[in-house]
Order: sequence, then C-alpha cells, then structure tokens
Amino acid sequence: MTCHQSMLDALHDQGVRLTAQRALILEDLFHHAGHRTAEDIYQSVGGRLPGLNRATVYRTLELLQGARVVAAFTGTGNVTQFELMGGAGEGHHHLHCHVCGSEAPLEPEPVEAFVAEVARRHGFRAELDHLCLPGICASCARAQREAAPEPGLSSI
Amino acid sequence: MTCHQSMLDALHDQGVRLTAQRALILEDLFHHAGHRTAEDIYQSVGGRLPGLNRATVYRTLELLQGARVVAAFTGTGNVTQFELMGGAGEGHHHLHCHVCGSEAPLEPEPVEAFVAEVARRHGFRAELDHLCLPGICASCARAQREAAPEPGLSSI
DNA sequence: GTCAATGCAAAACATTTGCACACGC
DNA sequence: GCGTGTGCAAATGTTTTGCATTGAC
Repeated sequence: MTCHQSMLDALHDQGVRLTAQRALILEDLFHHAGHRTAEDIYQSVGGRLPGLNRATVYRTLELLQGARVVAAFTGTGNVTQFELMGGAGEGHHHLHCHVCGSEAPLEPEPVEAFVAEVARRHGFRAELDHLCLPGICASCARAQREAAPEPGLSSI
Repeated sequence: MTCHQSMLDALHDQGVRLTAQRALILEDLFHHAGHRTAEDIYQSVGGRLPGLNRATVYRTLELLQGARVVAAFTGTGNVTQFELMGGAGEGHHHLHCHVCGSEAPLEPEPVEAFVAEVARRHGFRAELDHLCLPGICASCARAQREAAPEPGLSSI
C-alpha cells in the first residue's frame, strides 16, 4: 500500500522531518512515472491537502534533490521538470516524442557507450543523470511517412 | 568585415525585413561563439543601439529560430540560451564543464552513432539539433583528482 | 503607401525569499 | 520546548502580449 514508505524512512534517517506535505509530494511523484512540474504537483497534492502552498512544493522538491531522491531537469520550455530517481543514484533516460507527447524509457547501454566515446575523444567526463531525448517515436514517424511520402513536393 | 552579411541576405530573401536591431542582434550572436541569453544580447546590443527593447530581442530571436538561423535551448537554470546554428541546419553540440564553466565543441560522430543506436534499439528518431552535455572537462577532472585522491576518506 | 517591426508598458509566468506561526520530534 | 517546516505575501527575473508609432520596402 504505502509503496513510498521506505523512501520516507530513508529520508527520516537523514534527519529530515516527516510531514504530510512531504509524504504527499513524494507519493505524487511515485504515482506519476513521467516528469512532473512543480505546478502539476501543486495542483494534484493541493487537492488532497487544502492550504498547501507553492513555496512548500518548491522547497520540498529542493530538499528531495539535495537528498538525491528527486532529479530536476529543464526540458522543453522554461519549466523545470521533476522526477523520482531510480535507486542508488544511477541515472535513467527518456525518449520524449514531440508529436504525440509520449515518453518511453531509454536503455542505458547506448548512453553509456556514448559517454565512454566522449570521454575517449575529448577527455570529458559527461554527467548524464537524466537525459531526455527529444524526437519522434516509431509510431508517429510511421504515421508521418504515410501522410506525406515525399516531403517538399506536396505543397507545389 | 560584415561576416554576417550573407545571413542577412538569406533572411531578406525569405521576406524578412532588414532592420538595425536585427542586424546588430545577429552580429552579436556572430561575435560570441558560446551561448548567449536574451539579457546578454539586450545589454550588449542595447549599448550600441539606445532605446532597444527587450521585447524586440525576444521577438527577433523567435524569428531567427523560425528561420533556423538560431538555436534555442534551456541549459542550467531557467534561462533560455541562444546560439547561431552552423550552416544548413545540421546540429552541433557542446561540452559544458560545470566546474570551470568552459564550453568545448563536441565532435558529431559520437552523437551520430548514439542517435543511430537509439534508432536501432527503440525505433525512435532522436532530433538532436543542439545537445549540451554537462560534466567535467579534462583539466578540471585532473585538478579534482589531485586535490582529493581518495574521495570519501578525507572528511573523516 | 502599405504592412511589418519596434518601443512601451503591463501582464503572465515560474520561482525565490523574509517572516511569523505551527507542528514534528 | 526546541528547532524545523509551513503558509502567506511580496519580490524577483524571464518572457509574452496589446497597442500605437515608426520605418523598411
């Protein structure tokens, strides 16, 4: 039932006080696999906890980032997105289709190979906690191909 | 002298009117290789063109993005960064060191291989116009290694 | 002369901060 | 009870928008 209880306990062990706000924000992140904005969380948790303040959401998210429980990243537009991290801080990555808006997980191997290659060529140690790759997913690409087989000719 | 003249001409051919504001904004982007924020441009160009408005900067940058002359991306923090694109719309990529703040170009081959591998595994067509890889550059990594050879032991 | 581009001012928006009160421990 | 977390409200900083004027073509 309380699938995020262990996380709360872990935080508690770090000296972080357990409050209803924090528990619900964490639960909200737990129940929404994709990226969430502070506003999303505010709306969702605020419905169950009237009087919740946006500042509290932001402060809690900052706290959770500090505890490496939550990863923040700024995706499309100028809105910060938040997401629960996996386990021991190992990053995970996404494919974000800008046509249908879907989000799929990306296997770590290509990313690791990429990071290794960058290190080999440039001596640069890339830190990809949380990569979100924009593009077009397989089904949308197929749909586009059927709709416009010869791009650039249809308009003339 | 006017090394960005050809770009202005190209824009003009697309029906975009040539104004002093646009020319100077473009010139500013041309003369600053790295990423620039709207505020950077406003300050820099505003010095030479008194009365320039922030709205004009934003509108011009939006126009240039539409013409695929400028790429926008939201890096660290919640400020949009802008940069001139290379030539025929082919993306280019950066390595951004979060220690010294330096920025180095990233060779396209590793990125292409990465995108190809993602396509092969997931059928996902990634669109990496402008990737900015956070991490630690070679010299900063070396400096860190010398400063703290055994991480996790020095503090006890 | 026409229509697009600009300046201006104000709004919209995400996020942060100071402070007094409330609450977990 | 102590000290931290919260709500509140206001400030901050970035970006957008409506409208009248200006200026490129």
